[in-house]
Amino acid sequence: MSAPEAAQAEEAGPDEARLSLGVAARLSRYLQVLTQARKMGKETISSRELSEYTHVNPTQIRRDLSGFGRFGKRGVGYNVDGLIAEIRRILQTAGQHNIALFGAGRLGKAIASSDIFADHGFNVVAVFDADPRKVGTSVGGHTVRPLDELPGVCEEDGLVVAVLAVPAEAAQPLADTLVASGVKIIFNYSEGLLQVPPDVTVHTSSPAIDLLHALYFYLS
Amino acid sequence: MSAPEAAQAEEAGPDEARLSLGVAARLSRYLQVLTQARKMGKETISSRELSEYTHVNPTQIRRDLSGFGRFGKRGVGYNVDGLIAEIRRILQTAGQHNIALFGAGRLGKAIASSDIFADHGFNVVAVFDADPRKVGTSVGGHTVRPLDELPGVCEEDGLVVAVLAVPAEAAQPLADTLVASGVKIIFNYSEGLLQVPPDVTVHTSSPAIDLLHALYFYLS
DNA sequence: TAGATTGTTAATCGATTAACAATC
DNA sequence: TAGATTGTTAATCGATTAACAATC
Repeated sequence: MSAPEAAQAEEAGPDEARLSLGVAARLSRYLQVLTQARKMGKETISSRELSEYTHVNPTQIRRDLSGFGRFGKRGVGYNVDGLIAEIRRILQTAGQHNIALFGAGRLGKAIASSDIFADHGFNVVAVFDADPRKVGTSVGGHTVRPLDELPGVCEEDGLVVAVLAVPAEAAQPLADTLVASGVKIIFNYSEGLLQVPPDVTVHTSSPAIDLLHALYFYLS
Repeated sequence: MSAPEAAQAEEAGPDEARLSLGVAARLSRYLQVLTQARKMGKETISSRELSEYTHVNPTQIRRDLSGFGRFGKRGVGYNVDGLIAEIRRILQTAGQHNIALFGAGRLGKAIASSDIFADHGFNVVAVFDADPRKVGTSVGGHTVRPLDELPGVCEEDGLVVAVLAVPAEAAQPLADTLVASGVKIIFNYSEGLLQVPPDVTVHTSSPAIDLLHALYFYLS
């Protein structure tokens, strides 16, 4: 089997539309390690090194990456800066996503004042709270707004992602309001189950459930 | 194909040792929905109903459950209370896991004062902080302790799980101390990458990364 | 009984990885 | 050049699901 046809080059560029959750999860981990590696002054990194930190099989790392382009140099490895940029691009994070935070309580404050969303290309455009006593106070550099300013913010900033850090009983009514305002992804930190139309995605995150997962890794 | 042999009954009970991460994740979601269903007074639930809330294929739900026993009644569905108990047992949560929380800052307080760990069978036995000004204050019903009380707590309570809600720069030194004290699972809420021996599991959780995942669901 | 729903088989599908040629 | 490491193929493995008999 030599290479009689170059027809294969015809393939029109890798299509980035269909990204499985597994791939997305692993790319995020690579990005996390790469960011650290850059801080440590590393300029180049091999799939074997990435594997040591992420515990992902090196072949799989190469396969994950090669699906989107040829980012590495054989015999050398991957350029750290270049790979960070590529993964960011793949993750569509390059074009900064605007998000709004709901709830200026303890968890809301913790989220607002951390760098993590910013580090991954998310831009917090507004913080809302239903409590009039919290409105007007400052959280993570944002002035807390009342909920009735929501429609304006949605329109102006094309907001599709909302992060909910509110009490369980407040979650469903708020979700209804968000859906009505055109929000398509709700990232739910409350314990309440949310009922939304099929075109809206709810991602419920719970430290306890995450911990359960971690426990399985350990127990199995 | 009638049923000439009952030899099949020989199979010696389903072995619960090897629980894939996917199954564990789904079981947690079923548990979450079941808990809500119970609050709403529901006594029985079908795989189809569970599917509506979790968006998991009903066949898969039945398959996930049937791997551990026959919990349902044909034509009727699953008993809510019974299934909650079974899943808890499967998740090994029945035998309350002891966990310790490190860091009494904003995130630490949010975690300590929520019910979510308790709801899933986790028992916070102690809260630690390196800051002498925080030691002695009360967080979520626990008196914050100094780090040098850690060895005692580990021995007394057989602690294997630690939840880290500390600044990135404090994470690695603390992790070293924890490893030395016999902790086997570190649930890392800080952004720092942790280097630990192979027998210790680190689970790094980041709202931003979780959000990225949610975004994929939406984009794909 | 008739309708509903489980438990399970068998087929499909996708994800993982070993192996190796390409090449820096 | 020799050694290292990527990119990719082909085989393996496990997870998902359609279909249906069992049975409440």
